[in-house]
Amino acid sequence: MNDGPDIEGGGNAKTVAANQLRAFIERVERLEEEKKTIADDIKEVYAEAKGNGFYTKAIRELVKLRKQDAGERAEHEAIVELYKAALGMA
Amino acid sequence: MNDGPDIEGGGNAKTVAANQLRAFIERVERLEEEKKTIADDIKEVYAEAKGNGFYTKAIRELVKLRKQDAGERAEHEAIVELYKAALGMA
Amino acid sequence: MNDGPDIEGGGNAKTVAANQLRAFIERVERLEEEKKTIADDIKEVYAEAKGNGFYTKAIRELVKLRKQDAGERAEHEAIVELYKAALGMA
Amino acid sequence: MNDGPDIEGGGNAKTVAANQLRAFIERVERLEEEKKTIADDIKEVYAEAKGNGFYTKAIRELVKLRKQDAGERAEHEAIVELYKAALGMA
DNA sequence: CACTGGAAAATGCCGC
DNA sequence: GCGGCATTTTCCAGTG
Repeated sequence: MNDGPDIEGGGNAKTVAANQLRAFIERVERLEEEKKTIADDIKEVYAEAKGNGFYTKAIRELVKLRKQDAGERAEHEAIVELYKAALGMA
Repeated sequence: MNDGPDIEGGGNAKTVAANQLRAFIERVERLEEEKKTIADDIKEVYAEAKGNGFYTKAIRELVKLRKQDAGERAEHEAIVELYKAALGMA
Repeated sequence: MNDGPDIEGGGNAKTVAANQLRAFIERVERLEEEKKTIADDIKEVYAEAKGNGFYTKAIRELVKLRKQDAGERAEHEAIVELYKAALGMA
Repeated sequence: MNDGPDIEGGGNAKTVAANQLRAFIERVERLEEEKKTIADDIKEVYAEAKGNGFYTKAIRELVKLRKQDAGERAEHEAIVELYKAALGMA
């Protein structure tokens, strides 16, 4: 029923697998903590901007636009090719 | 413990709430079925296009681009205002 | 055997392909509109349920459960329990 | 009292605001990059677990469970069970 | 048939 | 406190 890593196998394979599982989970949890810390930092920046009289929503939009624009040039260059492909002119 | 709609309340309120709950769920299920039907129709269209020699991925991309462009003009017209707002020039 | 819709042919094959492409795209767009309408209907149902005091998160869960096949649900649960045991989680 | 960062003031207040705006945006962008790095690390951990034969979906579920407060988990479960009972679902 | 990428759903956040 | 929105996570089809 289980082709996983021998958690229910005989011997001490079970223990090994359990330890491994625990290790994976703890690594994930550690990383998620770090991620949350950074997310909080971002919130602080926005709060600070707001405290300086900036309109937060607009700043968020600008950040988003700049992110889009980054990937967009490459995409726009690809559009001509895209149309050709769509028309079967590959 | 529960400020929901009297499912555990005395009298026949329980029955009423259960019927109501069932009704909501069935409405959702019915709608999800319809939605799935349409999703399948969309897949069929793509399959047909593919059968006609078109490059499906490109068509998907074009559909997406057209959708973006729709909302985008309004947005671009709003950007100047946005920058002003971001600079506190509201 | 057919690498694209009539590109190689002379005459207005390209125009034909473009028209066909447009037709496919429009069919998809029409269907996606319908799909969105239904998605909105579903949201409305949940909103109405909420307005009647129900806990929508639980309703969503029930809808999902009812959709799942009993067998796969059991199997999934078995694995989770197995891992829990490995971690010493009651 | 201060509706925006020094717009009303004479001189180069506008430039100051623009610089400040740029600074906020760059701080956010820097942090979002870091956040993405960590998110990628998390994906890697799951990939590695998978490579070791683990069922990642179950691991994700465990991580979520461990994060949840026991009390709210119980409450949520209680409501789901209540609704199940109302629907006659074993 | 496992993997990647993209759509759909769910969660959480922000502003009102 | 709630509704709407954006992000995140989950799921699934398509692909090699």
